[in-house]
Amino acid sequence: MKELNKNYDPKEVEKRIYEMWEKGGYFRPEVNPSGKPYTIMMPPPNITGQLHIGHAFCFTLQDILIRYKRMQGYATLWLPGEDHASIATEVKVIDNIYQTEGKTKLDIGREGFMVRAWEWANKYRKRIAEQSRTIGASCDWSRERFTLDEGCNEAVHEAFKRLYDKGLIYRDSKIINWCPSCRTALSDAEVEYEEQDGSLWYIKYPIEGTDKFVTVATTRPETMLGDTAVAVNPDDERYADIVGKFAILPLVGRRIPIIADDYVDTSFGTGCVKITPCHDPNDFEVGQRHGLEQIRIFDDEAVVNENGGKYCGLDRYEARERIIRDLTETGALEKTEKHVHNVGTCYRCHTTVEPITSLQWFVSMKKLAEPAIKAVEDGEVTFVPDRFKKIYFNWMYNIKDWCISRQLWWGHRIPAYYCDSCGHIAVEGEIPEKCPECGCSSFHQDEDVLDTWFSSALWPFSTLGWPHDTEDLAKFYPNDVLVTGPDIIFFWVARMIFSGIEYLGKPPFHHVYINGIIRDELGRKMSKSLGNGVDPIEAVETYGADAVRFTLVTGNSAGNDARWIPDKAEASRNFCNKINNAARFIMMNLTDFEDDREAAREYLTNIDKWIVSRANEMVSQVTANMDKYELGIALEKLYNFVWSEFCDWYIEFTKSRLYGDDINAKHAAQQTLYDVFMLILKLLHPFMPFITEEIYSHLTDSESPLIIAKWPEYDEANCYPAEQEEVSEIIDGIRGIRNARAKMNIPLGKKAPLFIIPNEGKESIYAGNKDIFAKLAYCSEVTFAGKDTAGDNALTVVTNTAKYLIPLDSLIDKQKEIDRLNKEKADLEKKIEVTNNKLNNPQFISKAPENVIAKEKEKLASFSALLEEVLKSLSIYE
RNA sequence: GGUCGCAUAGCUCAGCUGGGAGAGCACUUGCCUUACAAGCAAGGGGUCACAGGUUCGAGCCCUGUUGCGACCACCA
Repeated sequence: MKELNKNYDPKEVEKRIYEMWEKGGYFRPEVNPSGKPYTIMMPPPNITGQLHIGHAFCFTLQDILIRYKRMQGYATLWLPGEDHASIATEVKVIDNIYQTEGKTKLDIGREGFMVRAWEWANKYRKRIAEQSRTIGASCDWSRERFTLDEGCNEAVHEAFKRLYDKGLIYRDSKIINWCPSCRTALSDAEVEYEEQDGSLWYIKYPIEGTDKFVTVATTRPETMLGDTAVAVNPDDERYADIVGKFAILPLVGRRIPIIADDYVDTSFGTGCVKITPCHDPNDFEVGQRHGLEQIRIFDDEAVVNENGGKYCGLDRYEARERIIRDLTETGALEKTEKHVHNVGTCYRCHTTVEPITSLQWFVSMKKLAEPAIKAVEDGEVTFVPDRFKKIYFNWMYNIKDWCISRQLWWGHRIPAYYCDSCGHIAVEGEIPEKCPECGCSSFHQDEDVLDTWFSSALWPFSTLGWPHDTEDLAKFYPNDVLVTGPDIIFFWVARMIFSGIEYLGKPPFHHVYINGIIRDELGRKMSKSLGNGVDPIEAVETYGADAVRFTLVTGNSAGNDARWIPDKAEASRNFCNKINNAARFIMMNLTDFEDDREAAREYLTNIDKWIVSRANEMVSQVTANMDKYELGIALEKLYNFVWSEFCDWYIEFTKSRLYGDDINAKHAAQQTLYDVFMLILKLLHPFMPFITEEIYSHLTDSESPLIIAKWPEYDEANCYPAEQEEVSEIIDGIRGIRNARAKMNIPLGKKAPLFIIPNEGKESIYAGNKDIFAKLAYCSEVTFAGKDTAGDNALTVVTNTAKYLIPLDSLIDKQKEIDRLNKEKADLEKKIEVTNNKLNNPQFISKAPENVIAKEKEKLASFSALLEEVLKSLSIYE
């Protein structure tokens, strides 16, 4: 056995261990060839940058699950990859080109851009993969994928064609969200609303043929250039007489109809709404219903176009200012009110989006959503925690058609080809040879690319080889669990579910585990602007990967946010050190150890059986918690077991035997230390893979690493309830003695003899454990005394199964001891009173379940017995 | 406007199907006891936000209130 350092050094260990795992192929499902498949698809990080602590958190959770299942013998596949993140990456790459070459996207052209974008992608993909390794992610790198690789491209083409052929993808001119900065269409999900202070302007529109006005209220006066109607509510008597008449648009002079539509809210503003079908989604619908003219007044940069007359060439905000000025001058502006409203912004650059009518590709959602809703309703797909399904339902019930075309270059180019002579649209994987309509052979491909989420939606199966019938697809689809954040339930989770059902007939996974977000120490969201982000790689360097993982997982449950607190990371690191030192202790004392459980069996003490039994309980509890995705609870139980029970008690208990002359007793202790510690390493391994693997390699001669060790199972033979009871009595006794000594201010160095007087029939609990008391209760010598032996002037401690006397004649302060016993007496009397009240309550006796009543009775008996002993001791002093 | 979540020790949070309030950090006291001072032992500290209700019994279930947070929708 090699030696371990006194302080655990993760830096020295982690890289070496990870390489051993990866090179050994242990992350591949093939290590468990006969196992049932268990699959997790890694949510692919965007290649826009590096991993943040949120990724580390999400990956840690997945790694825990996958390692756990791997140890259980499953053929586990955790497939890693990265996302090309169409719009986000394009923004970054353009920025980078401008910074380094001083050129714009148009300067370098599509081809030049693509070369640079791929360079970017390859660089960041590599970095992300390296960072994933740093935190110990045991994913199968031989199957690593990229959402823009050839396989994904093929899947995208197939998916697009299938939906197109079914009529579920169509091209239409509709109102969409337009980002004037990214110069592309966005889907509804890609718009983030921000509350902004604005104004509500009241503008007078003259009514044709009268000297009257109709006053409309608007937050966006500049859009009046595109007004093609004024609308009022049909039930609004105030305006009944003007419906059907025409208004004259101020500044423009256009004659527009006054129409009636239910959409108008009579209580807001004046009850009259200007209708701009090309630049407002609601107005667009009103326009559709009434067959209104569409006048688009902004170009792709939200600059007023030729339809804006004299305002042409002005940016939308300049146009607003000018128009307000002009309206004021002409007296058409009635008043202005302050108004707070929500403004849609681009989720990537936060520019205010401009609703614009534009020709785009859409996915028709209603039909696709139905079975996807049903899958969650029927429990085929469950959310952990359950409440997140409401967010999913809310989105799915109100689903709108999905705008999937983006006016970008970085992404899957839309597989639609237009015939140059007749305009026929062919949706194919490749450029068609001949137009089926006109026979022409000249085609051009659609210039646009697809929404990045269109390819992400196929991730659970495109990664497995779909649309081909591969072995992996047959084996690993559907996946088992998806681990992801709540922010992408719409973007991604919902779209994967309907896509999986549509293309493969089955939902893509059984469970969706939602992880919360990691906040900073003050509870704030981490953000670039605040500069409060925690770099997981730096954290790993400071504390070690296991400690970082431990920090992220403990005290957290599914769906809840957590804070990154350096103190907590330090405590986690200390735990690693504790494990390290427990290992050192065991190794130091196992130099002459021979692994022979049978030989040890007959020499096991109640102390050994206690820890074996407790460890066995840990197995069943931790397994149960893991199966319920209660990872934080499982880990916390292990922490307490390892630190308090195994280290603080059991290791201390073994010392007298390990250092003693009785070879059999020593071996029993060694064997138990070894067995229980090995079990601890296994149970901890999914959470803290590096340190457990490292220590395991020191403790075993086995060729195979811990990573593929078998997950422990509950073993009836290791269940010793009686011994558990016995040892908890011993611990009570030792605690009682330590406590009493501390209260009497007796220094630890002052050792005194101890008399143990076990209750009748309880002698066996204490029989073999004299030395334990000597060491842990700081005694010079331990004597078993008869029932009647009572020392005068002794410190007295009473437990359920024994009485302890420590004669301290010269040291003890009589009055102090009397006070201490009196306090104990009072405590017991209070407990007895409370218990008595319960038992004397006829309601309780008649309605509470038997086991609860029995427990209360037991309590009463033991309190009474203890009180009796305390009184006896007190009487000696009186 | 709708939906959801949170409120437990000084701080950060656990608390699974209702049955004697927990952890880590911080704090107090004593210890360099040959695994570990990144440690050991002992200890102090909580009307479980508030008000009702159900129950033999409520941190946990129900109703309401207050405060904080998230998401969705949106009235121009």
